[in-house]
Amino acid sequence: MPPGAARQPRKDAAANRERVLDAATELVRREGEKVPMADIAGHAGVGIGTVYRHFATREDLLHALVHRSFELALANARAAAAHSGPALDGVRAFLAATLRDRDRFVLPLHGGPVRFDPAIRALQAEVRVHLQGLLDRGQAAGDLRADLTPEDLIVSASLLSRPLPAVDDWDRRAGRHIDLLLSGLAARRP
Amino acid sequence: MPPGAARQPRKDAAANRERVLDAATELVRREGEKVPMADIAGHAGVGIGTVYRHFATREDLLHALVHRSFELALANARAAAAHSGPALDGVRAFLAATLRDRDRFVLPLHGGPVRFDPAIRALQAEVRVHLQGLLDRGQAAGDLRADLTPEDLIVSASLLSRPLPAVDDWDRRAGRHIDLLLSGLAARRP
DNA sequence: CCCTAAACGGATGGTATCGTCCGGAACGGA
DNA sequence: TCCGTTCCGGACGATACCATCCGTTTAGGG
Repeated sequence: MPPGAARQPRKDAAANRERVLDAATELVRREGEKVPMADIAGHAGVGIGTVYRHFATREDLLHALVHRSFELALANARAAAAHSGPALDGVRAFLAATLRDRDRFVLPLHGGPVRFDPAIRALQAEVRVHLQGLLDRGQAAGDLRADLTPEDLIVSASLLSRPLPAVDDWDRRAGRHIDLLLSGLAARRP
Repeated sequence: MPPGAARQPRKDAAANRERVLDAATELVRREGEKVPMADIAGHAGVGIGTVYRHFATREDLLHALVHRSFELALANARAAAAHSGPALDGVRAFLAATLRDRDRFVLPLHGGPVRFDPAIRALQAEVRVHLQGLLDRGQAAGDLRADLTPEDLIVSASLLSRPLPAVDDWDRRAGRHIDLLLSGLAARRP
């Protein structure tokens, strides 16, 4: 074997890693980021030792969840920027995609070291680039407000990814929020 | 004394109760709803026994925080409905007030028994009534989209009350979100 | 099929948090 | 001021959670 070659993980190891990530995503979203590691292990159908082998600390696990979320956001931003129709439709697609994938997003709930991680910041930056491209196109065509920034879209999308537990039927409510945001609350004057 | 008359709490007791509520509001928002009771006691400058005397369980304490939040929301909804200018300004005032008071809002983060409490649901209903009045006025005058509901405003306001830790300068970002929501993302066609 | 490296999983000691209990301090009416 | 009642605060036993460690199981190359 060539020295320094990355060793392939065994098949069961890779599968268990994914199970843990999926279980953690669900439980962290439902119970908060302090959910007991044993609960995550149980929900994933693995022993607690397996969780700690793949993620040495709780912070490592949370970091992996957030990283995964930004990868998903990046894919959505790419797709939206590649949208062929009017840029406004691309914006709508980006927000709708975030809403659709909301169960797979884990944002750091309470500012911590995770948000400053370089790998995650790099992903954020890449998302920003794609959204900027979309906005440029729409603004050049006169379809979008001239003062829109990628951050505006990131804020709106992030808000939609985090359902309000006090509100029923988040899909419908949030979908409506997208419409309102695109059109504005004011009546359309004829 | 007439039987059944409510006994006045002693002055120090009332003050400590408020201290605990204030400390809990800050820590629950910053650290999450599983923040140790001892931390809350310490931050409030009282002993842990005092916390448990005023709030027998963690759930009682969380309930009190949410109740307080809805009282505040109700005051803001009343003020917005009493706004004299165009209804759109009343809507803006309601959203801005929620943003201004965001540090005093504690919404149940992860659906639990609190959200089903009758007292809180009653407050929610009262908020809804005031917002409906505001919307009726604006819709009759043709200032507001005809399909707006109080829930739309409650969702928007609730979202604004919960800063995204990954975003800096929430005041500015959220204020911008209010503007975008009122005006829409599309360019104004002349 | 066999063997070895890799991965599994839960028992375990140690730490943190919970919620109660009671001796002492403080309020406020007389 | 004096006294009864109310309230305070932290020590304490019980419980929950953490994170490691090691005997057992399994994957997959030869």
